[in-house]
Amino acid sequence: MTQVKQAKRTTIYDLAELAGTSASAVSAVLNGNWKKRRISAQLAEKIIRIAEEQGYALNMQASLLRREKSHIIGMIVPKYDNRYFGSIVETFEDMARARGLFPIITCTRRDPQLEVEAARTMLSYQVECLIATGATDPDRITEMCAAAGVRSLNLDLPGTLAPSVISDNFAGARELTRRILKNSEQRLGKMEPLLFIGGRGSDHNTAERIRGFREAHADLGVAVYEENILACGYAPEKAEKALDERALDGNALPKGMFVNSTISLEGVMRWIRRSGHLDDRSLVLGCFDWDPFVTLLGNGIEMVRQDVPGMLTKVFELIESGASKPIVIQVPPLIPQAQEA
Amino acid sequence: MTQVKQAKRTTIYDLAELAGTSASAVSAVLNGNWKKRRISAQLAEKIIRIAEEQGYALNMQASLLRREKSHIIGMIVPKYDNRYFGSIVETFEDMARARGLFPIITCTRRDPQLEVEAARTMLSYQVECLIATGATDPDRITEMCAAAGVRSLNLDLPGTLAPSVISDNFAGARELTRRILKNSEQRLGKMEPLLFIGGRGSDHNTAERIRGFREAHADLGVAVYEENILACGYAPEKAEKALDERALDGNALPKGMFVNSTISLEGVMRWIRRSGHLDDRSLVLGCFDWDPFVTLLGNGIEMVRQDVPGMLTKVFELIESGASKPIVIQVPPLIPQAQEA
DNA sequence: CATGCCTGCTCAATCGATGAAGCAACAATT
DNA sequence: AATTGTTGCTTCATCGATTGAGCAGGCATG
Repeated sequence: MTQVKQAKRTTIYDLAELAGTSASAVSAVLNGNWKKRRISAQLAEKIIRIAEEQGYALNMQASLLRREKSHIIGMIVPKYDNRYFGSIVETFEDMARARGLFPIITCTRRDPQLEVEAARTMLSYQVECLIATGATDPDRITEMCAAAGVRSLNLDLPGTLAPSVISDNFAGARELTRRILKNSEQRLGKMEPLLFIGGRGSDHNTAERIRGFREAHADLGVAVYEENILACGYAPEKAEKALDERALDGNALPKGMFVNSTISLEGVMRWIRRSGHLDDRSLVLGCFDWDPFVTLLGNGIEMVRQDVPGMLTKVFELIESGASKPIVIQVPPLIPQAQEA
Repeated sequence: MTQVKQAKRTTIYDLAELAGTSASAVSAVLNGNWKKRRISAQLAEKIIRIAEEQGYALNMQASLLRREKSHIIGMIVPKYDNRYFGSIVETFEDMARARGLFPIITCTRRDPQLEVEAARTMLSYQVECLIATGATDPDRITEMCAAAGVRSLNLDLPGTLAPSVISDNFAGARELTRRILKNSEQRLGKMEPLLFIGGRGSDHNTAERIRGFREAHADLGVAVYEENILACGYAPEKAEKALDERALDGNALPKGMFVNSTISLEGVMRWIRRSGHLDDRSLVLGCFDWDPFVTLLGNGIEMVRQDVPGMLTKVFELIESGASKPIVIQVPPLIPQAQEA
């Protein structure tokens, strides 16, 4: 490093020398418990003044090494490319800070290997608690944390070994499906079986949403065709490809679709454009997740907005209660009124 | 805490005892330089096996305290609510990890007070370098870092004390404006002065974009009306309010608009909807920033996509070169072809 | 004036990992 | 036989902050 400037950072020993006192007095004053340590207000003031003059910044590594609790809380998150996870991260930071915790967040791109590495790194940084958001293998992370005596929680996708906070995917999907069917009745004059697209068949949320999807069809007396359930993954390209393939099928494509994330919706919308299905208002869509621009797309797309503040409130309640038994808390999502085109 | 489990975490001393050796041998083996320290392969293997059995995780705080370099790199970012910052954060994490650095990121909501606190906290965590993204007062942060002997860089918004990497806002805005004017000529049969909306008049990027906006008008021989320049802030509501107020003005509203961010575009689109301007295809829009759903909005909205990988590549080049002089590096943004409605 | 108590500090051990210095055992060289 | 070198470890100081224990001086009480 071509670092010239100030080679060494100011420590409490430097401040002690400048103030003509001991390092322990400086420490006591700067971490606020100088009253307990019976330091005079006069000395405290002097030390604080000198610390400010020198631009002193605590060495957290040293401080944490000595203290029993780190006050660090970690979160791993799959992506930052949609409003749902963006909002989770922003709300999490906010709520953590409000509780005097230092949040560290890392993005693991739905890659199991990266998840494990990230968890190990966070444990090295002595996190007190680790939130695994949308993890592909949450139980693996819980095990790693347990081995280090660290609490862990699952968010968005549930695990079997730690408490989990998730959306009520079943109820949300059922209501969303119901609305799409009602809309198609209203706009197309009849209720026809819908297409389900996006997500991973293996993940709990997708499975629950498909269950809600089926239930709503049953409630309204509409059949469900298995070839219309396309859990093709999350990426936009995968949705496009799945629709292309489904279109080659002999059966006509449904006019109503349940899209399992905004990311998949991107692919669906591109496909609709490409295949010329957009201009006529014949398509009736719903999306499990919310994005402000989707509202503006103008096709009266129904959306489910997951209750991020509600979910994170539950997460912090669990943390504060010290719970570690594997329960699954389901938070009802919000289903705003769709804007007609 | 109701923590029962494993009260203490495994340390190298525990491992040393189990292996019947010394802590320094364990340390040498686990951090990989046991060849240099002349530890036998036999002992190394034994220690590694025991460490794995015990699920040992390094105490980073202790390790960092001892080492000279932390390998931690910090970034502060204003929001996670749009694709631009989401992509910055994701790319940053990736590139940092690829270089053996540990990224920590925190969101400061365009709040100067929070920015300063976040910077101080990051300094406490011994970051080697701090990237201030879209900071409201980047120079303040540079000063704090300099006082601690820590490198800092500005991203997205430039400062005067540290190197800055930003988009070429002038050229981007000029080209975007040119395209909007051309589109309006094509669609409406004539080129009329555009409206500029969004951003803060006080920030460098907005000022440069307004300069590009004016220049493009001048290039094409179109006048610019001052009452059409509305640097009303970034929030969607602010854009809506500004348009409401502008509409009360005697002068007719322009049919072409340059919108200064996707967040502002949200407000603009809502306003267009509300005021009934959307159904006729009379509006010609452009947006400085990119979002996949905006493409799908179907009004042939032109967009500028800032070159995030390009900008971050420059950032890491600057870090690696050790540069600390206040230069401003401008990265040309990408302007994809707009999809016609 | 001896004793206890309070005030306002300082001393020194400690957290866990690291690495320079040192040391014992043995082999190789002169 | 004496010296030098090599191998394979251990010992111990150190990073900076924290905190229990201790200590000097002043004051009050019996």
